[in-house]
Amino acid sequence: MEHKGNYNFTDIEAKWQTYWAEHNTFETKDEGSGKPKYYILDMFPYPSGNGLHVGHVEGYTATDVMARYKRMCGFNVLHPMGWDAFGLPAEQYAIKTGQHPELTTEQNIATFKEQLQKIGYSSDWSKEISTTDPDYYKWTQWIFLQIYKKGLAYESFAPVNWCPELGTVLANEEVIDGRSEVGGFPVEKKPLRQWVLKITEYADRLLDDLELLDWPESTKEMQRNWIGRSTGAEITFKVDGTDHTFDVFSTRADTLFGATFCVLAPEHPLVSEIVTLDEKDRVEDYCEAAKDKSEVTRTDVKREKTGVATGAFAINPVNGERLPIFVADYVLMGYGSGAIMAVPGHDERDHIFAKKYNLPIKRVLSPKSSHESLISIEEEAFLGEGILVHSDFLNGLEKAEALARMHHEIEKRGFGKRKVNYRLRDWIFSRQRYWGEPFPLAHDKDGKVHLVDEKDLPVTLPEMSDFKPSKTGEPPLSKAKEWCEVILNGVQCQRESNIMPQWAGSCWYYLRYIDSQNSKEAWGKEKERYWLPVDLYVGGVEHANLHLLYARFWHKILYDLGLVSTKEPFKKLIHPGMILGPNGEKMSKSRGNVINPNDVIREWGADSLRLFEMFLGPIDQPKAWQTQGISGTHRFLKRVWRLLVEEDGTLSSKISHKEEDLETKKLLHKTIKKVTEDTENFSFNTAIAAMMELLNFCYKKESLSFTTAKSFVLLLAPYAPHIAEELWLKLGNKKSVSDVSWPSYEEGLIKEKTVKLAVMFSGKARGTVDASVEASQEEVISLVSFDEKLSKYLEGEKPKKIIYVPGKVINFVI
RNA sequence: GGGGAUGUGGUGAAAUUGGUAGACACGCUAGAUUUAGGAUCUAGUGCUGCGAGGCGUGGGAGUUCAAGUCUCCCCAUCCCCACCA
Repeated sequence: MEHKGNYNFTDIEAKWQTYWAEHNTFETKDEGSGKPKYYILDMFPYPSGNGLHVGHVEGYTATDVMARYKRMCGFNVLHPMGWDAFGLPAEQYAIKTGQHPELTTEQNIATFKEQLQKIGYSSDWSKEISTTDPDYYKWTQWIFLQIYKKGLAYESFAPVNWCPELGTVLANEEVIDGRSEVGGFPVEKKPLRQWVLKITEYADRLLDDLELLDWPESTKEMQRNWIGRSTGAEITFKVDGTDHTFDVFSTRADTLFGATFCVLAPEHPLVSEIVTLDEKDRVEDYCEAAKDKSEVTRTDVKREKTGVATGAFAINPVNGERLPIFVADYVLMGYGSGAIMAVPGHDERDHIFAKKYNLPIKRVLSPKSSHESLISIEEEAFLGEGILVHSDFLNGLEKAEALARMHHEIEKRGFGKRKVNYRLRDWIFSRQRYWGEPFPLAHDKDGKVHLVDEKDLPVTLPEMSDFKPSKTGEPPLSKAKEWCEVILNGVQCQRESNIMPQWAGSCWYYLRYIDSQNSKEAWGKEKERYWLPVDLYVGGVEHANLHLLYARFWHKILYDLGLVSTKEPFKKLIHPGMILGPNGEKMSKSRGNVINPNDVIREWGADSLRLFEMFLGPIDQPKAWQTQGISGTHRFLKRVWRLLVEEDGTLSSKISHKEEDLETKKLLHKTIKKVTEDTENFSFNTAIAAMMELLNFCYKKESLSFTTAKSFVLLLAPYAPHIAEELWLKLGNKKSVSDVSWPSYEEGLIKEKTVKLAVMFSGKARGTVDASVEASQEEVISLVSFDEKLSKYLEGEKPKKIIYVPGKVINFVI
């Protein structure tokens, strides 16, 4: 490493990492310290076998810069780390290699932890947790019991998302375009007994309380869309000649007069009840075929619409018309009531279906523009705004009035009611895998649920050699016969053999950190009141509709139970933009563009890596790794070193106790202000640029004051902590730089009295004059007229108008 | 189809309330120096032109003394959701 000059980052970094560990430098004192608290949280990693990647380093460096900065600013900072260690990859790896997931998890955690320490992550490791630790998941199970007792967990036998490849059921949030989020395997609908949490009961609050959060607007919008609140009406239709009725949900009750048929989803329970003898075979075949279709084909928007008539008719409650009832798979059982009133005149899907099966199409909205009224309703559905026609009491009304009137009429006549519908489904909370939290409950022979007593928690995972998932949906734990047998409340029971999903442990981990050693309760109330909410949460946007929604949901339940004191868990949220490979593509093994932080640290050092990742661009933007770029931040650190340290390792002779000259002093104070504000605003790239400017300036000077040198090192400390500690020591200080106060600046030194004032002629910039910020317009005009270059623009011209903005610009309009 | 974001040199990017576009860095060019290194230092580097100058923030209009920034229209890329009734 000699060729890199005498800045020996390898030794320096190792030295200070050891120092911090031995001195418990980052130990967090609890409440009562008198300092304001600041809780900085990273989304804890899944400890995969690949170790940390540069994407992790980005987020963790950002929080670490903040943690170190806030400590120096006098905050009591909590900056913990732990492991979201339950989950599929460990289990899949275990099945492949025969190693128990507990073992691989342990090894991976050790690797991750070592890597985090190598990047200089300033965590209080005494707070470390792992979701797989029985002392941790004991409380995950305990929270589940509270949720169950509150009536928010229930068993469902409805069709669920079954992934044969993974051998487990998945939540809606884990299915993307009919495929599993993990692995991308096809997903089918299959009826299986499942535990479900009533997240829909919290839909409104999850939606409304987004207002309270300092989160990226796009993330809030994603959650709003995912919750998908829509207001409309539920309208009840009678089946002609029977006592059967069915409800449809519609946001466009104003078009009820335009309904010409109804459609039931193939899974709708009424289908088999109302189908006529003539149509029975065809309908049964159709429903059977729909069942076989995987979610991938079923939800394909571009697929041709198909359906069959049931032979039955519904009565339109508003005018008594007979409407044929169809079964078609473009109607989904999972949304609304699984039945629709079809208005082909004003709905594109219904229109396509009506054309295909020769069903009547009625116009009930008359377009306002003459252009649109030329298009026949037979040709295409009219989707725009219009005036109601052929609609009895609604005729002549606009949409909003018509809707209100119809809603009123529906309720008055008693064939329906106003209704709010959500796209959000209840959360399917059980998985047919091994490596997860067992449920703390069992069933007796009559299927009645018995809870495990709280004092008997945790229900630990049984040791098993064969924990492969089955093709049938039978959970692996059911093979642990002895474990399954249990007596609860004196009754012989079978333990629940499903496990909780991967997300369970991460729903409350931020609460455990504050009191991770507590064996009596999940967390102490005092500690909760002191530390919550999390002030800054940093992690990937991919969790917008998963972890970030689930954790908010659990938090609200805990709030209702009086177990936490805040409505929301995470006050401010930041998503680090993904770091792409040097070719601008997502880093992946198959693309061969993965950058390993270990290699980078070995070659350039952790400080260079930290600085580089923060300098690459705005924290929330995606950015491509620049293989050459790291030499820039490395060079900067080397220059910092050479500025302050002689080649023999002693303090540079340039540094003296002399009073600093005014120009340097001014720049120093400007830099302190800039770095302070930019760090506060997470604008790390520009903060680093400001430090570079100050360095470049000092580097050319013959001498430097102790004050300037010290302030500079302090500014650098959150970003490049190892070199900062070493330089701080060389500057004759005893304490760790982490225990020193952040430098302050004097506004008076920052305000410039004279500036380079821009001179414009008719809006074109032609040059500058040095003018006082207090100079009058006359003074500035005279400065311009005495300027050799600028005066010529004024010759022979009389400006029509002069705009003068002191300290900024003077513009002569000619 | 719906929602969101982004678009500035060869590259990553800067730019208070509209006020000299390109800070800082990478790369490149020339030179210096040397213990020949992915070292260091100096100068230069938006495009175009010998030059004065002209042109420049995805494209087009507009507001303004002045627009990367404000308004309208269009284009491209990325992300999320999607037969959602």
